[in-house]
Amino acid sequence: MGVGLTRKSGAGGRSTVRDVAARAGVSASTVSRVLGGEYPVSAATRTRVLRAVRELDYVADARARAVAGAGTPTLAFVLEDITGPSFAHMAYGVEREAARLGHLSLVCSTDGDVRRELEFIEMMRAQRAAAVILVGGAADTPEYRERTRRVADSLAAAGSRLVLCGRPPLGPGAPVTVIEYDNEGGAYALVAHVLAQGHRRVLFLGGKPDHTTAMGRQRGYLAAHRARGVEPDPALLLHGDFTRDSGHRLMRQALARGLEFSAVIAATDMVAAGALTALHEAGLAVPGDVSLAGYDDIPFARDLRPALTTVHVPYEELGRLAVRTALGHGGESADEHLLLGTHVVVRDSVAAYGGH
Amino acid sequence: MGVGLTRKSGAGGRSTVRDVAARAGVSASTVSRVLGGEYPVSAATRTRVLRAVRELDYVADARARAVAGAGTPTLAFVLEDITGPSFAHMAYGVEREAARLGHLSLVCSTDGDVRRELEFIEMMRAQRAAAVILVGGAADTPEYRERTRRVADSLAAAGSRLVLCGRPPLGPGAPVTVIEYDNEGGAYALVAHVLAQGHRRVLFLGGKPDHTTAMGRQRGYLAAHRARGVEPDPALLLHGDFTRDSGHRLMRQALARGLEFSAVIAATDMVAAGALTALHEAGLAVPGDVSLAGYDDIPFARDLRPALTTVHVPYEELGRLAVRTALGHGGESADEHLLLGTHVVVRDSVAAYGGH
DNA sequence: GTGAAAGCGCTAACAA
DNA sequence: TTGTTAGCGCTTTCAC
Repeated sequence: MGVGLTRKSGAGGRSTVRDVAARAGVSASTVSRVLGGEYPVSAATRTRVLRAVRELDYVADARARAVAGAGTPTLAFVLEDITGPSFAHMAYGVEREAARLGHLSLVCSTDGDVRRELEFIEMMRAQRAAAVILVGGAADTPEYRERTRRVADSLAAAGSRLVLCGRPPLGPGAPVTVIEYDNEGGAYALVAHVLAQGHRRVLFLGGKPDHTTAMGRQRGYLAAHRARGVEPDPALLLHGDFTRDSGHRLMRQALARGLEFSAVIAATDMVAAGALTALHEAGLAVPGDVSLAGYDDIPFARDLRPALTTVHVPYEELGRLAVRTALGHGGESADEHLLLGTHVVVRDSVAAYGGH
Repeated sequence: MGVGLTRKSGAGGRSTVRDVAARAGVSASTVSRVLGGEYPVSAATRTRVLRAVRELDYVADARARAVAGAGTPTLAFVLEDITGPSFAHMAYGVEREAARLGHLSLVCSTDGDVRRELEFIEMMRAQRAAAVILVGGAADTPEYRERTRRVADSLAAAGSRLVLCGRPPLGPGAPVTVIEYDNEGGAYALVAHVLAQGHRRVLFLGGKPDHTTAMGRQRGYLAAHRARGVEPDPALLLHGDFTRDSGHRLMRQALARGLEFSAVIAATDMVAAGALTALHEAGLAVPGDVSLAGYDDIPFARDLRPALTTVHVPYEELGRLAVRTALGHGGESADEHLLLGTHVVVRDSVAAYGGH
């Protein structure tokens, strides 16, 4: 039935340059040239080639192109969990900017698992990714710094680049680009605002004890207290993670434990949301009985009741900046360190201290 | 200074199999074999090779491996905007499951731009992606169906596969895998619940007029009315998008226009959040003056005040299922169509109709 | 303007 | 067990 002949004819798909060349009656190089665009080819041949391409529904294998030297550059980003609103916004910024700059984006969610992060980075080195962007904080231990520094070196040696987006530098000399926002400064301003309202016992619903972001915010909390001359009570520092459920759980525990406080600072807006519900469940009014503030200024924050006072962080811009900086200069770039500012957004969840 | 000799020695990076082979005193194939793992190599050589690999900090170029036949399989997913909570959860499911199955994930945010979606799919065909997953609804026009069907054919011919995740089928015979959740059914149940509370004029804050998800939900809204024998007032159908801001804006317009209603159904929880705030700003109590319900059951929904009655959708599972089904059977798979169920989650934002 | 040939970095079939 | 030889599918000199 002559089926054999049909193989490459119809919808095509698995066809190669050579198939196209044959069908157009030219050489493979010519096909490559008309597809490449940058090379003089007679109008007639071009037309024939293009027709063959269309008939075969041909697309050049990107991997082969890459090996041969052409090929779409790729960039990778790693985050703990794309599901968190602030992560999602950074991811959005990264992907959009990468696409704008003609790059493909590879993602990996690590769920906070360091091994996974490392494995993925190694894969990206194999992929010859132009840059690997680590999005969001991490547990800051000595081993972490050493490991990260090692991968930074590997990447740099391979002509790629490690970017820390929303994560602090590794120390001098590490070949990394870091784009951060000011966790400590934002928290400082926020807590100062709360303290200025007369609150003296403010609960801190923090993140994991080693987490860079969580710690930065906690440092700001502490510093604001000291600047005001009030000694923070260590019992008021609670640790969980950055989810809504963590905020809910922590707040319930604090209440159950009979902790005394007139205001609470949540490490993220998500945590604040959970805390707000727990407060509400306990019959406490916000901000009547207790004031509450978050961090991140996610879109949702203004829909909580009361609307949440929080710290605005330009997440999307952070992501965009990260790829722009990483891709801007080819490899030999100076080790950049950008610190983006944040500002507190006053809404309705913090009120003046009403006595106790 | 003998610097030339140092080039490939130190941190290495751009080294090739041949460099490693030379340093270990073996052939390239041997290096490939020890790295591949599946082939008998003497312990001694293996050690030497491994040492050379370490010293050179070598990783095989993944693109070259792919061309040669080995190589990490890749999968791609496309969505409108990773920033939307439900999208983010699907994306999370997709990425996690892909990684679990040993695949790399490429992402693209289209911002709803069809051209971008098409361009990206074409790139994925060039990348020889194992599957391309389209996440979330789309504007359902005849052109859309035709275009999508065409790319589905292209992909299929190339041994890849198109997956529609949260988007309806293209009609019979299209080589696609579709994993949907029941928009119409969920909305039907939700609206029936609201109607059962005695409400008769319920406002619908919908999405874009052609959008498959939005339309499915609207159909459910309409069907529930008819089933109850109440004729829905077309003036009560408003159109926007799925964001919080859209909900806020639409709700304000409805109020300004003096529309009469005692309940509102928002097409998504985000829309509901914005609507809630608009209602609040207008001095209306929920559910005292007007009842409100959302759709998606995002984590945040229970932190709104009142806690939002909504429809639960297993987004993460949807994403996981999408990749499992797509990857499960190699190409020649039957054209699958899975419809996941949803259920309404009754919380506090819908109350019985209190008269008018 | 076009083709032949060399090569990108890797793996696999074939010998030895 | 290991090396040699062919590719994989593409691009890019280098000739004509």
